[in-house]
Amino acid sequence: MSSSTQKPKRPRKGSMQPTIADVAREAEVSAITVSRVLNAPASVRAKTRARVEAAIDKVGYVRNMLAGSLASANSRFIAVVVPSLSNIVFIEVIKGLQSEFEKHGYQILLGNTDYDLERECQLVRTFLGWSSSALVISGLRHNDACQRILREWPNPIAEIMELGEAVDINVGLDHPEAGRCMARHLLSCGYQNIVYVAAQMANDYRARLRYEGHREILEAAGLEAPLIEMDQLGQFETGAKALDKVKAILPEADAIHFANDDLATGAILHAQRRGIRVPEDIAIAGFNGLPIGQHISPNLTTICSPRESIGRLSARAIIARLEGKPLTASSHDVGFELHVGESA
Amino acid sequence: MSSSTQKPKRPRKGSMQPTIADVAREAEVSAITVSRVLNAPASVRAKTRARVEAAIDKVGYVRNMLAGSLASANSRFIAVVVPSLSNIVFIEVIKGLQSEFEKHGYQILLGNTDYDLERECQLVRTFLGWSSSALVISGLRHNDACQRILREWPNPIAEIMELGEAVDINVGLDHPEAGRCMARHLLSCGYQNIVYVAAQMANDYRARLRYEGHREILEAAGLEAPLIEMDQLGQFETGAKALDKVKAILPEADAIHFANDDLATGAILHAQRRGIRVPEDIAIAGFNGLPIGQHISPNLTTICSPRESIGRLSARAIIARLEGKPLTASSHDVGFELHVGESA
DNA sequence: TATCAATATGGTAGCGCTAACATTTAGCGA
DNA sequence: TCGCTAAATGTTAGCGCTACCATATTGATA
Repeated sequence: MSSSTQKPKRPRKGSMQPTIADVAREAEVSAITVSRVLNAPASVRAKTRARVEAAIDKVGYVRNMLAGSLASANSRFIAVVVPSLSNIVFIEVIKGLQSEFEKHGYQILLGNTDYDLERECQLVRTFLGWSSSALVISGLRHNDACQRILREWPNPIAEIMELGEAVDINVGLDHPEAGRCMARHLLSCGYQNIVYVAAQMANDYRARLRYEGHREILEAAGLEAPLIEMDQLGQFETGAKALDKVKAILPEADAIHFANDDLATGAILHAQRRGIRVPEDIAIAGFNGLPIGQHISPNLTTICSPRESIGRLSARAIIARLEGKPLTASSHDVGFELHVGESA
Repeated sequence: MSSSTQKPKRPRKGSMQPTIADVAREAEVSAITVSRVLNAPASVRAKTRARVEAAIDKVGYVRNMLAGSLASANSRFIAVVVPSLSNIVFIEVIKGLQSEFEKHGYQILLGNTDYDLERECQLVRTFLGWSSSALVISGLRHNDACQRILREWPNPIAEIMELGEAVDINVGLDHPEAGRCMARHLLSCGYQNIVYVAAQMANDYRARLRYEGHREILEAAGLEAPLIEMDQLGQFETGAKALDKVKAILPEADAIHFANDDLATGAILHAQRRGIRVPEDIAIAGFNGLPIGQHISPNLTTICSPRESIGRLSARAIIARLEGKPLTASSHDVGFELHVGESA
């Protein structure tokens, strides 16, 4: 409603929002002082700061994050790349990340690869284009192009879910060991014909890592380690089908080690309907420790993975790095816990 | 590796990535032409475009989205504000949004209010600061400050989940009608003492809307409509507790209308353990149509809400608007479907 | 009062890109 | 060939903010 007789040669749209300059004029300070009130309040005298804050309210200033990020080459964006949003495991990891990053004023950029490494690479590129401050990515396996980008990128990177040789920070659990742990438990219960059942292992290669641990133990005990892979998604329905399949093609099986709780839960509920007794006729074990597994009868023997912790720990490690804290361990084993239920 | 004898008076860090100018030099065109190759390839002659694309590859250019967004005052960010990430319903809505927006090159900014309207308002502010292209927000109830911001904001806004008086686009379902629908069904089955059980209705006010529809029908039939509110989260455990509570304080109840499937499933599984027959001793109904409800015995009578559709439709409406398509209806009733299972 | 360091504030240029306008080139009929 | 229009490309000046350096102010000390 003012400043008119100027002759702006090349007028542009802009966002039509009040800017830092409007605030500065109102508070009778310079723009940079306003900027400092926003970014480093301690460096401005209390009286000045109060004046600026009043001006901010008065003009209804909304900070333009894009401009700030561009100028400082730092966006406070955290790129998060997961393979699926359909899997509760990743959702819980995201929740953990979210709750930590949010406290520190970082904004998550969420990307979903649908288990496609090409898409993963492309997402990483895009996120670098947003000048992300850090990257959280699922797994240690990426395609070459992606691996190269990761290695050259200077900011913190957390590769999560599994342990191994990471580019930078690594937070996860030891999947082969989890597989071994459950296999040992099943053996200790006296089961001799244990089948491992997974769904779409090409995608969920961590399920394969667990299988490998499982097989190791069985073979050490002189047993076979049959594997059945379902090609549907790892859901209740698939678990039910898998139970039927095991009964049909491996009738001597006395235990099923499922790659996850969804499958295992589906199998137990299906067993109920079909009148198959668990664990008397067949024992069932899962992986993840989802709540539902503890509400069915018999309740599920499973391994609890600390999913939210993975998110939280990754976030903390990244934040520490971004704030220049002394570099702590870059590898975090979040562990897991065997939960012995009634089903095995 | 060139341009040195210039005297850059005020050198800055920058991102040290190749810029559009580097590409332009390599391709022997001007910067704006490179920009056009990126944003409107059709407006550049094929031969020139090829040269530019080769140059992009050669110098390893990564587009700086921040700079572009700032200059064009348009970020291709879609702000998405939900009250919780712990509720699968919102996750599925997000999936729907994601899958549509991604196709069109929009990036979602996810915000989680934890059912706090102050936080909601603050998130909306922050997201405006990112020059978001559009906003998707759960529910129609916001605090005054937020409401004001929404009304004044020029870009598309979708208020989702429920139907009613929205600022702009509205996609959702008629919760009171869903409540009525289930109440009618329960009456038609001959139940006479129907309790409605919800968890934390202060947060989940859509559960209250359904209750109101439910009560309307019962009262029209000359029946009471008792309400039990649990103060824990709406999960399996709470459903189990609720069943006990109903048995204790309303022993004459012959049916429970739960506010969601999690509660209802918890109750059915608990009934199994306690030897309470469903629906003979007590009928149970839920809301949402989650998969788990169809895998338990008896399977759950519920109302299926098209959650991913809400996301998809909202996204499509917003995209249409952003691309300047002729304005279609701004209110979309996604409907719902009564699923009659064995439990009621 | 002069001296110096520490603290607080300001001026200016530039982050990397694109809107707006200007100019050149190509295309085509008379 | 000359126009003329449409298509392709270029020039310039910001978008709104912060890094960098410079200057002013303060306060403690000699």
